[in-house]
Amino acid sequence: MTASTGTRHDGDSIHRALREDILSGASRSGEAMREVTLAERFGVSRTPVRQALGRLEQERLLERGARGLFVKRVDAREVVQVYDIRIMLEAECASQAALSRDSSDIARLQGLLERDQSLTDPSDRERTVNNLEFHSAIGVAAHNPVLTDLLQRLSSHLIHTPRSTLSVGNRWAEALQEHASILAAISDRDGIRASSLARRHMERAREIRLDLIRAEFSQPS
Amino acid sequence: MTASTGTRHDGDSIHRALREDILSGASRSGEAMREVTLAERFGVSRTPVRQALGRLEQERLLERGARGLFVKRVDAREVVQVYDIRIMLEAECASQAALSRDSSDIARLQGLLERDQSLTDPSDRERTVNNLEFHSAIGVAAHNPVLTDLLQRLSSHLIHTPRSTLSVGNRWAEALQEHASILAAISDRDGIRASSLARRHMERAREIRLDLIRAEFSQPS
DNA sequence: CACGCATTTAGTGGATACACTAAAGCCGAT
DNA sequence: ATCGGCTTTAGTGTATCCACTAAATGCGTG
Repeated sequence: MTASTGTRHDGDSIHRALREDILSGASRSGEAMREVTLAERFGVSRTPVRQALGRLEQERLLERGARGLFVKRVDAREVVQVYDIRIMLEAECASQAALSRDSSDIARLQGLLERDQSLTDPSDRERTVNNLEFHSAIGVAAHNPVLTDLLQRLSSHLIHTPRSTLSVGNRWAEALQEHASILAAISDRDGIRASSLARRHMERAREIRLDLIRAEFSQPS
Repeated sequence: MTASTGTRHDGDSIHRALREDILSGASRSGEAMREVTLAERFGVSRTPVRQALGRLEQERLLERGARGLFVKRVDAREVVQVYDIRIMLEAECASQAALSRDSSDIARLQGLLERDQSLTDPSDRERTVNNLEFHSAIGVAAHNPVLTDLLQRLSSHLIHTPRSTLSVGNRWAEALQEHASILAAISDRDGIRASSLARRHMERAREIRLDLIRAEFSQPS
């Protein structure tokens, strides 16, 4: 459960907080999001909560059920659909990043990568957040707000699945290697290579995600 | 100006109405969207208007300026970015439609196409709407809500440019031909062909759009 | 005449009160 | 015990009021 007391909350911060709750799994799939309950929890009126919920609904993190809004349930089919699109867009994004990057973009990516490499046994949450940050930084390097925006949206579609793919076996180390090679390609301004590396990186993530889903179905919670 | 009196308006209908205003060009680029003004126009309080404006902001049809929300100004760079992504996604969408379509999808597309072919000298608005409907029907045929949703969002990013590309020269007739061939490929379950036809269709649209933009810059309003 | 400062004001953000709707509980009849 | 209809109630949708902020405006001064 995310903090409630101590900080003053406005619509925007509530949006972020709830988003964080959903993505981190603190709010379980299918759970109801009631305006009054949340308003009490954040110590505000229903108005800003409503604004936040509206946004989350448009981001497809919530769905409207019989009685108000609920945390969206993910189904395997949709997860695959999201990954398929993400594969295309991440590849395109990496390509554009290779062509449009400036030196500060490279520095930022380098910094993130080194930080990740220096972590010893990071938590699942940490891995997820850092991974998101790296991909987001590639988005920045592409200097294409439209594409970046779309990817951001798609990423959050997935993350509220039970566990990230980055805690499976040695996937985290593997992913960092892949990040390193993508970064190298971007740094070399080699759009083709960046694109195909990014594509393979995401395809790999999709495979692992599918394994996770299959495992979840045979051994339900 | 879209209707104000006569019909009762709730948040949702206001959202649609304003959206329509923006996409049709009734609300000019850069124009202010004031809560009180709109509330008066629709004969409701500020509350539902605020909800509608919030949604439109998230759809990137409005942007937050110094003094509230304004109809977003399109810049050439962004238009190209949107088209580039649309090209990819429409191609993928056509491909998936070819693989996933059922007979009712084909019937629907056929119906829309024949309707469009039977029109004599349709208005610019009519062309835009009908074109959107056809593309949207391809989305339905793909049976991929994630992809369809994304495309829907992207389409509306563009349409509030001054004029559609479908009123340039004989582009409308040309577009219908292209629609016909895409439909044929989808009907044949030929994903590869559908994809490349859709890609070319959108690339053509992008070229024309670029011409329009260049023309607009040399002869501003 | 231009510049800086105080004042006004246009406009949004949040709180609260009221209206409406439909699901859930309840009770009696068969 | 079960079904039909009534009542309750949980929950959202809208209206209105107050609070706050920052752009515009006007006024005095150099």
